[in-house]
Amino acid sequence: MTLKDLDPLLHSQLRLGVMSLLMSVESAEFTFLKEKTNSTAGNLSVQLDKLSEAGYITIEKTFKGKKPLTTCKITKHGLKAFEEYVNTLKQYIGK
Amino acid sequence: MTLKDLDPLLHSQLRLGVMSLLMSVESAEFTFLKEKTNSTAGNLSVQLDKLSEAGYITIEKTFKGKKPLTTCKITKHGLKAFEEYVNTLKQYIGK
DNA sequence: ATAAAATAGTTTATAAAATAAACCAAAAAT
DNA sequence: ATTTTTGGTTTATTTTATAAACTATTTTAT
Repeated sequence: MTLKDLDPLLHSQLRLGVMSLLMSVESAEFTFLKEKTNSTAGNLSVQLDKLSEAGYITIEKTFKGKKPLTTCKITKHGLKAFEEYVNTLKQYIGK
Repeated sequence: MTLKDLDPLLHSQLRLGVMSLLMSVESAEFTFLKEKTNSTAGNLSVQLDKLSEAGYITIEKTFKGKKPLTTCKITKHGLKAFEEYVNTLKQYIGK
């Protein structure tokens, strides 16, 4: 039996971290994700766009008072992909 | 609490696959690893070198009859790294 | 009131990684 | 005897991740 491919979109520390965080909250702000994942704003911005492009998350840009506010949510499709990724991973790390 | 970093050497599908396979066998031949991981020889060759460089595996080059034979084994250091990687990963995938 | 610094990001450039393509030597098959 | 296959390595290309530079607004300090 040959090893199954891991979803390359999820097999990235930062994107996986973001998805992991979004799994357990209703929604999360850019700054929250930045802190929790310990990433730079630039890198996070790029990776969020990729997740959004894939339809794994939605990104909403509004304002908190007068400051820009970016809010992210996992989509149903993203949730499914995450779960499948975890399943596949079990093949690699053993249960 | 902030997410811990994943060992970048192991957070690669092919290298993780190799390590995963080496976890459960005494040793493995190049061709075996190539088949199981569904990789090209070139890519596998490069990634094996990296694992070897890091001291995660040993590579022994001999001959089977008259054909070259490359045999890989996980090291104690590699085993520890793999286990730590799996542990860290749990932070990301829950459980 | 004004300059400096902080917030909340985006865009672009650079470095690193993964993958593919080209190559090599020997052996086996036609 | 030449073509194909096996078992790889090396080099080139593409992709990805990361860092650096930039923008716009806002807050703080002078």
